[in-house]
Amino acid sequence: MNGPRKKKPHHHGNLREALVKAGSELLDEGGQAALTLRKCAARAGVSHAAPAHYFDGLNGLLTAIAARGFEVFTRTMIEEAEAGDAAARARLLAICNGYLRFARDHEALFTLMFSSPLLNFDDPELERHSSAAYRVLREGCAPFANRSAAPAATEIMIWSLVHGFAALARKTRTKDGRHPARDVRFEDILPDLELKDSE
Amino acid sequence: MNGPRKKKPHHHGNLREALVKAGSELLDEGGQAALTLRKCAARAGVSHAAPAHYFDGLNGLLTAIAARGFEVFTRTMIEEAEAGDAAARARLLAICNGYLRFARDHEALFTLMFSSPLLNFDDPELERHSSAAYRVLREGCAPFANRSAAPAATEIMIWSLVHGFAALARKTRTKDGRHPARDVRFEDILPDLELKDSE
DNA sequence: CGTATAAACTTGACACTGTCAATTAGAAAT
DNA sequence: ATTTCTAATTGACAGTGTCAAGTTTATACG
Repeated sequence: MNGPRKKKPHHHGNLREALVKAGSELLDEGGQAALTLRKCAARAGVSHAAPAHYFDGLNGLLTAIAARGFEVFTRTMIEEAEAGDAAARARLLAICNGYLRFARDHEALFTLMFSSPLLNFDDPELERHSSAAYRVLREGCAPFANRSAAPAATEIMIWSLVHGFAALARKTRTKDGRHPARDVRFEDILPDLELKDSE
Repeated sequence: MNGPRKKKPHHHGNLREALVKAGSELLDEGGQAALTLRKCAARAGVSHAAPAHYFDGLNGLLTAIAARGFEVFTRTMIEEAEAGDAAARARLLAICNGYLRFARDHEALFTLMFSSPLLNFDDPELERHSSAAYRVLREGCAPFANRSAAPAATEIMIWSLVHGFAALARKTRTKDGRHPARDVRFEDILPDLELKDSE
């Protein structure tokens, strides 16, 4: 009854992963409108009802895609952080630039991850990967002191700033310059932060 | 052939408005999932194809609903601004609190307005009302100087901050306190801003 | 007043979506 | 080799947006 169970299920080596991958690709290629359960299944080479065996309906599939998105998101931020200067402010800026790069390169996925009411936030996998992403930002903020009462004020501030900037940058792309965020780089709006005394 | 044309069309006094209103209500009551062209028409008391005479498909209806949303959004910010202190910083804070109140009170509508890929941003009505909303924020930022190269840096910064905070506040509502934004008020993360010299 | 005309709205069909129950194919175990 | 269980398919269902055709209603004109 027990033993190695996940060896060769049926057709695929790993259909679950194939479905998540197919979904991410569809999202990158054609935006939200292109991502459907059925197209996803078709791209993975299975029938339209196959995903039901791995995910709790569409919401479950979207949740898994978002979770995978947070993995890449986290990697992108770490990548930028490790490529640049190790000084506290430079490092935080690099993390934010990773944040913004991911938002720019994966618009639809980013929207799914942060603005979709369809995700199941109780899913432990999603919770794990989104927490990991947040932790990168938090650690980038750790060297800085905050003069506010709440201990998390600094990371909330930075998170708000970079997330809002990502959202704004998307809108401004279309207009003739009414919302001139193209002239403003993120480092222009990152406020001065005082370092913690000790440590 | 000409003359007063928009008096009493057919059944309704003003079906277009009734549809927009019905859509906003559906959005407030049941979220994105509850807003459907057909449900919208049903609530307005017309057949499922009636909206096509007033809007360019679903996207057109959503765009009109979003435009109306920006109207209320603008009013909410102005309301808060005029109710409180007229000092520059207090006024800006009030505007931001209006921003956040609207986001909190109309979650689904807010998401539609700022995160939906279905809106037609070339629509002049949407453009007009969203610009008006942005103008309120811009005027709230006007008294402050910015030490950055770009003249719009301050308003971009504030916009990013408040918009990101609104998005974050939504997420944290569900969890057990992992992202402790509940302990942080917006005024805790609003940085010091120096006033302009003259004027 | 009676008829033409145009607008407002309805009806019906279409392809597509997510979901579910029933069924078949395929691998593993006895 | 037969049983058993899982993986996946098939087919149906209600609901969606959209489009073409038809029907109702109000207005314009003789």
